[in-house]
Amino acid sequence: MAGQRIQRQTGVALWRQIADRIRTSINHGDFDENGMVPPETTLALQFGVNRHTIRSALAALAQEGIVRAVQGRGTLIERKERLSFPISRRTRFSQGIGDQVRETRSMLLASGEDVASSELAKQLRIEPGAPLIRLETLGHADHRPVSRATSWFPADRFGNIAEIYRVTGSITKAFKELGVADYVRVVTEITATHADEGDLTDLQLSPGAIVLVAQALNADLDNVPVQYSISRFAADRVRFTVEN
Amino acid sequence: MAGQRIQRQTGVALWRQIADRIRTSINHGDFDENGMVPPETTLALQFGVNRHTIRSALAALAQEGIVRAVQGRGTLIERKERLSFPISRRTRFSQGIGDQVRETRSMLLASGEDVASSELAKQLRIEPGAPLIRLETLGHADHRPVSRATSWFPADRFGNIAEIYRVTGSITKAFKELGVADYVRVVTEITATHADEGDLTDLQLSPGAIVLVAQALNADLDNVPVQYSISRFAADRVRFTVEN
DNA sequence: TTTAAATGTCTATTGATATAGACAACCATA
DNA sequence: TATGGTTGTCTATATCAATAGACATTTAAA
Repeated sequence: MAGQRIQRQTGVALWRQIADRIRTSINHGDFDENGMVPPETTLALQFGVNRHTIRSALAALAQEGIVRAVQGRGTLIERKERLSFPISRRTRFSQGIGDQVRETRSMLLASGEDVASSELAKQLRIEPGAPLIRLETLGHADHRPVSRATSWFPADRFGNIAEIYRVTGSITKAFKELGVADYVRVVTEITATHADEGDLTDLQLSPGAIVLVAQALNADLDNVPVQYSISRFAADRVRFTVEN
Repeated sequence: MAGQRIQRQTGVALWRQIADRIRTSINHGDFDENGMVPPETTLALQFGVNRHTIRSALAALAQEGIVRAVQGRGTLIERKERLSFPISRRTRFSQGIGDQVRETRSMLLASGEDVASSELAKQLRIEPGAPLIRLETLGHADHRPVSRATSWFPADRFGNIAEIYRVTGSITKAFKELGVADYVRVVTEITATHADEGDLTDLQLSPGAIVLVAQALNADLDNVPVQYSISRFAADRVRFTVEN
């Protein structure tokens, strides 16, 4: 980690830029030898800023629960995590990361009915205007929110999927009850953008944070589309893995 | 686009948050009817900020070449684009987006020799400390930079790949000359982060911008690793597509 | 027990960010 | 040509962000 330069007068405060970099370094395992962040004076030298600016950055990370400062000793790393999400034909939320965390949980934020827009209709291979069930869900791993998804299902086949999901907390189980024994991922589109207001609240992010956006189409074993979803992940908590 | 709330005192200036949102809206096609951004006073009302703050946001977008303000008329949308990169066993830079743009070009920024770190050695299935060739390349589409990559190749097989790449401008062609008739993508890891200093200059981004990071392993048809690369894409110019 | 090294707290100052208001300059159109 | 709507420019003020320095407090090790 050589001399890192920081951008000034860009609308992003130095302390926030530095906080982002330190968080990345922690997730990358740069300070794993002693489990501590370098002293404030050292960081101030490395980043070329005042020690108070470093303190602001560390205070923000402490607020997130990533580090904890102990007077006289130093600043300890409390938590580091970046979950790895495999993206394959068998992509599912909980199974993919099940071996990386102690506990996963999905909760239903909202549900309702939509009519298929031209875009949704094309993806799900149904008529525009056809009725759809919309589920908005929040995925947790070890009690921390990691993903926020909106899914659409053709209403004719999955009219009461919201009810079943509310009980089981699992798309896979809901599909099974509705006669879809298995399903596979057809295509996934991945983009990245800044967190919007919903991301900030649901995923507990701070403004300027990044979300990875995955738009996915699932189909049953007869290759009939059953689910189109747009999932938003806190970028500093996850990594997508594509196995070919 | 209902009343959008903006976060204050978070280390990210209001004008930058607003610029990011307007850029997203433009890419999403929200203002496609008349090709213009709403008037400054309207935006000021929508975001609940002063008109001068909106002007700072629009000035930043004008600097990026995304909008152009015309006194007396309004603020015109100059450009919106997001290239789609397919990620599959046959992922290549130019072929994937060839039908989306008129011209693609790759140029060599730098090359050199490295010794394999433990991480690189594991990926390429060679001994740690073994010699590697490092290529740093910049990918353009229609004269705009979109990706910035660092690749490593085992030096014993590909000792003079830099020379050949410099002439041909293509990894695929360089591999062919060195006896690798074909190669496939084994795995791709995708993350997102804030642009660093190199991204800002090479990809012509402004601070706070997002880069999609793809770490990829390519192997020849005998499944022997031939290339490990870390590519950084301007997130507002590309989209990854995973076909399963 | 002393000392060095680390975080915690305080004051003061400068520059960037945001608000507020007023008016000029320009464009399209009635 | 007159008018309404839009961007451009200016002044003034308040708050946030960053620097600078000094010193207190705590911890671990000499």
